[in-house]
Amino acid sequence: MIERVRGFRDIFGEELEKFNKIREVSREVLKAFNYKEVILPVVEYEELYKRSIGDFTDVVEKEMFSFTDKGGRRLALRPEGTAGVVRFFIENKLYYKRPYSKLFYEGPMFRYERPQKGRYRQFYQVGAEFFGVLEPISDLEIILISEEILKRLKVSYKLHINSIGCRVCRPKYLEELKKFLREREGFCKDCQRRREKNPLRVLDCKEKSCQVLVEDAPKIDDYLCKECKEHYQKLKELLGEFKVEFYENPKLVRGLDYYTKTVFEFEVEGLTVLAGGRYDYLVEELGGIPTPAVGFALGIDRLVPLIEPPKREEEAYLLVFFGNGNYRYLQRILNSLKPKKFEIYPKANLKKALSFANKEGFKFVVIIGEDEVKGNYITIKDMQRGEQKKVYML
RNA sequence: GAGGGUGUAGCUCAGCGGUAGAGCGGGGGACUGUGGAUCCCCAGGUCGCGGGUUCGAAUCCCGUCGCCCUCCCCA
Repeated sequence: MIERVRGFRDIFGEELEKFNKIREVSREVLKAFNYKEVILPVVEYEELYKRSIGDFTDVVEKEMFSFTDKGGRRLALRPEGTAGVVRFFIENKLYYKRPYSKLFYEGPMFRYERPQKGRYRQFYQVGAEFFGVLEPISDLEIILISEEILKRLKVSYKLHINSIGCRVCRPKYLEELKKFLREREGFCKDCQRRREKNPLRVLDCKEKSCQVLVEDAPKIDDYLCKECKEHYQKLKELLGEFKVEFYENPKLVRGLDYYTKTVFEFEVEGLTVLAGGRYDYLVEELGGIPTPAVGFALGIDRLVPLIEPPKREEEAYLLVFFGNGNYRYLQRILNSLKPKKFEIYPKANLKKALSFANKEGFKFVVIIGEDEVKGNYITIKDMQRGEQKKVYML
């Protein structure tokens, strides 16, 4: 038997209903904030991701679905959405067309990593990007949208925010932090590796011993430049104004290199379900004219287990026909039922039909037997009440 | 990439060296046009896959693959 490929999955039934509910709610909210949808390719040049996400991030280094096509091009399945949107933004020179642009997308992303809870090799995201505005009001909008989506889905989350600085202050901080880490001994195996490559990660290592070592490490707050500090301060004020509850988390780090200043995560039961931040240099770095931006992405797959399935839609009718071959009569019934949701039971067996209707949750069973045909009526049985009545045809 | 768990009927699982089991579901019937209750009957699964040990393996050993969980990292 040929089975599913590792890390890939089929989505069906109630799971799919929840999946679609998340998509619908997300686009409802995004459209309300006047974001325009864009559908982008799943494949891009590998280079796009290397340059945006960062050559030495885990996502690029070991999780990319990259390959060479028959024309010798180095391509990759998109591991995330922002890079593609930015490529689109630049390729279409949207920065010349309007003062700012608000875009959203949804679809599958691919990462070659070990499958785990809430983690698949093909997973689905909805994301939004707000280009062209440097002011914290844009961060606020992105966070408000995120919050609105999660609220409508009725999940209870915790919002963590942080500022990781800009091209001016971040490098300075990282240097200091690395210096600090180099001078200590006794880190765990992971942290010894992280020290140089990903020093911020050392700060939230789970090992007790590392936590102790890191207690008086330099804090990003003390290194933020004036502009970053003001931006962060202003954002927090705005969040306060808008009654957005948040937790400042100086250890919050993102794994993608393009982030600057604000980063945030909505966390539910220990899993991040939605995350994002600013990326003020990415457009420029990928060849566009300098354009600040901020965005988020939510993981549909991670939200699915956390929400209630949508309520059953309209009531469905199950038709049972044993009218002695008088299909003309059946057809008349069908015409009058057209706007309703119905299904014809494929056997002329009332008992089985009722049992089936019961199991499948049909609200009504329409009985069309010989008596009905003869008397020019149909019998409609209400499966919940157990009552039935005759309805005469005109 | 590392560690742990697991893989037996559609589903949930029991069996743990001697001829494959239960519950649920599914199909049929008791009840020829009335369900959700009850009772009866049936289904027939390469025991993940490949090797090995053994007179004999679902049961032991090795390998392999999938799934789940943790770490790494991330939505």
